[in-house]
Amino acid sequence: MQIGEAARLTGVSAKMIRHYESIGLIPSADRRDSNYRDYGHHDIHRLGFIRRARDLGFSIEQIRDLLRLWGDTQRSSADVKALAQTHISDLDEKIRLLGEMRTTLSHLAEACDGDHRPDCPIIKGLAGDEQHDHGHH
Amino acid sequence: MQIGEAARLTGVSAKMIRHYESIGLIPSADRRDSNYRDYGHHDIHRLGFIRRARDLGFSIEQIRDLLRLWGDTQRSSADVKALAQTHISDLDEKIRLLGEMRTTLSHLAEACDGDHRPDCPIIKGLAGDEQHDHGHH
DNA sequence: CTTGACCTTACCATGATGGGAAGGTGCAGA
DNA sequence: TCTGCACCTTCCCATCATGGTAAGGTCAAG
Repeated sequence: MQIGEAARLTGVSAKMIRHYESIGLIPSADRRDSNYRDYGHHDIHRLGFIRRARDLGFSIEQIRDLLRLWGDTQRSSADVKALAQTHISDLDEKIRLLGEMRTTLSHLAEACDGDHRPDCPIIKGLAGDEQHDHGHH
Repeated sequence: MQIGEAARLTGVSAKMIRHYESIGLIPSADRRDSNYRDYGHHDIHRLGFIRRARDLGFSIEQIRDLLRLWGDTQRSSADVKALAQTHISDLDEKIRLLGEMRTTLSHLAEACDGDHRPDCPIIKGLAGDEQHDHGHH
């Protein structure tokens, strides 16, 4: 089948299929006389694997490792699990950082009246104004 | 002061200070006879604002808007709050997506023994294997 | 033979940041 | 004065995953 159908079947754009080929994530596709790339069910399977890994947030290099592990009948499941757990930790860290941002920002937003007046704790917070209402000095 | 000290004081790298100038996020810095950029406390304040906004995950274009709102004494706090809440929603969506990835991946990882044997539900999940143990067919 | 849908390669863009090269400036010490 | 070192300048390239567009080739249906 042509690249467009492969893209439709796998959810990986034709653009990205070509890209993955260019970086060696997938082998060079067979070519028809027309020079059009030609894909079979084996390629579709591989592309589906890649898309699912990508949807789980794995990087291209991690996906490269996963593909190698997929094709290695010798490897232990511990090897795969280790890679997965590294990625879970990465996800946790990203979630933590975004959550910190959200917490800080929502505290500022809660303190902001959000009315027609210009006074705004959000802007003050960003400007680095200390606004302890200590009546200090 | 020179760009290096401005970088040290604000936590924005010299590289990024020049970049922010080139995209018009900050005005062109004054120059000394040596052609070195020269920064004062006003610049430092602005860069600090930018760094704090960046630390909260605002995009450059959002920071551009925030800086405009900062300098606009006419604007209502509602304008600022609206921008902040848009960003909070963006953060929530990112957190949600990462959380979904984490959940899916951790379910696969839990099902994986992680021992010396090659059988691995993580790889099977990525490969798109349906593994209902229904004895179906 | 034309039209339209598909394919090809090649180049450029994103966003935020860093790296490095090649060269100028400025100050302190021998 | 010369030297060394720390700092600065501009310019170009890289990241990561993805998309856009241009200029052109292929192929089947009408």
